[in-house]
Amino acid sequence: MSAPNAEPAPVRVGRAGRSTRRAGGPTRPRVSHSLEAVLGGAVAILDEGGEDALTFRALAQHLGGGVASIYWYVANKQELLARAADHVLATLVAETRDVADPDPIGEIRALAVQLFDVVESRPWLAGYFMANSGLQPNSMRYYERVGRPLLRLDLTSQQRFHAVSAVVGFVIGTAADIGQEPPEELLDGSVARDEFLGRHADLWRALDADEFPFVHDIADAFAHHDDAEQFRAGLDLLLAGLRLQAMAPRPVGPEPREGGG
Amino acid sequence: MSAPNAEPAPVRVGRAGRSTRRAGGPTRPRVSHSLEAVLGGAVAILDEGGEDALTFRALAQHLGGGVASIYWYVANKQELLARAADHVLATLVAETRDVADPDPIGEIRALAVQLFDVVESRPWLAGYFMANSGLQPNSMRYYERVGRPLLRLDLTSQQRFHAVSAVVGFVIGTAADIGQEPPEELLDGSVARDEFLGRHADLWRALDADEFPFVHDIADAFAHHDDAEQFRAGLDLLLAGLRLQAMAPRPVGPEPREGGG
DNA sequence: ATCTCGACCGAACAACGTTCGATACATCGA
DNA sequence: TCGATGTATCGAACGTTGTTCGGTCGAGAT
Repeated sequence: MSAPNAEPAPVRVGRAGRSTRRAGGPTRPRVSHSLEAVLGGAVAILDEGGEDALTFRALAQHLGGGVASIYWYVANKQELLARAADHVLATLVAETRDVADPDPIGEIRALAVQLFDVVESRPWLAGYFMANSGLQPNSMRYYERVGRPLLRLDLTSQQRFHAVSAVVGFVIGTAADIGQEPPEELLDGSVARDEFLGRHADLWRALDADEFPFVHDIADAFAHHDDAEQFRAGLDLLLAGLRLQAMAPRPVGPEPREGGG
Repeated sequence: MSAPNAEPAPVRVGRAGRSTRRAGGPTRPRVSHSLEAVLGGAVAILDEGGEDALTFRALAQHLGGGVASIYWYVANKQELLARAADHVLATLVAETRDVADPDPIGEIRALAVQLFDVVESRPWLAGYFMANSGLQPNSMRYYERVGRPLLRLDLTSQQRFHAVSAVVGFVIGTAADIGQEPPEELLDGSVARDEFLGRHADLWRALDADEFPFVHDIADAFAHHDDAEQFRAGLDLLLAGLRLQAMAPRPVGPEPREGGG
């Protein structure tokens, strides 16, 4: 009720850094923020220390101000995260402006790989991408960007809807799975990635061979796998299926749920 | 240090309910727990009220005991969630015992749909499935279950590894996207699902037609979409791609990363 | 009866998200 | 120049959360 509405948060830029410190008081000099600064700070903290590191107190300290001030720009932590996620998506959308390919599916592939790269380097994104509030215009823009090449293919609207949802779902799911908080031993550099994977694979190989034939079969592949390559392999399966669908003749007769508006 | 190791947590069953209440004291009678009871209670609370509802105090009250007792069975909340997730996976693995199909890809499809159904009814699962600690034996069993049909196909180990990772990643990603906390108006029943989707679609249609041609194109499909159908459509694209790969001749010459042993 | 040790509990702690009332500052009309 | 106004910032507090600590209960062994 008394909290600022979801609406307001006027975007103002560049005013940060005006210090006007009071001459006599022991009180901390006032600081000026901006939505840009708040979101940028949030992203910086998320990138540095992951999801747990982002607290209002940490963000306030990062900005050099007080905790309560943040609530002027953001109604609660959920909105902070949603807006921060959309904030980094803005740069992704900007970068995808150049992407073009005579082959529509090739274009989608490029867009998906770009999204994967972003989410892989920022695992916290996965959880808040598509937090379907109205606070994420760039998420929608990306959705549009991926869907547009599909308009060039002979598909029904429903097939297009399913295709985009599948591609984005696949990217997010795989990236979330892959980008899970790596156990500290990896971050310390105390254990190399190869060794970590190798040890994990050894655990798999130690399982009963009759009960886990498949796990045994892929232990080697897992031990030497590359995340991005793994992602692209799955993506190509999905896109191969999509291409097949686009080449197949459309179903005959009136289609369910098509051409209404 | 003083917390119980990740190892111990001996599984004991059925002792709950022994009350032995002290005659004179105003103190609460002692209660006996078990790992089973703790995880079952956690799952019940998660199902009822979602991820936020699961607190140590709520769980303690549900069990009729004290807060600190839970830490005898579980080192921290992360482990509680990981074990709870694996706990429900146990029933999934049990149910998949019957699944069989002469067509390997048909079998995988059935398994994927089953997983989707579970995650859709328990959205909290998505985040903690594959929290690759060693605490989730059933997660691994499911992985094995999905991968086994692939042994019947003419693929490299790497291709099998990629395929399973793609299928599971797709299921989790789509389920997580779909099963996002529905806005309260839906839970209240105050707004029907159709109306909710319709209003959302109207927002899409209100966007600029030149800037968002694709969003306009799929607005109708979105307004009438069914989550499970949407999922299955994407899954079938992925599996079609996989079938194509299985039919294609294997690459010639020594394969990278294969058969090293 | 006593000892032992696995299992349980109450009470406390620090950290977190959030709120409240006070207050500084820029702007503007007089 | 002055005061009024509304925007933006802040310190301090509140309730809740995960987690820890020291103590205690009680079944089975001695």
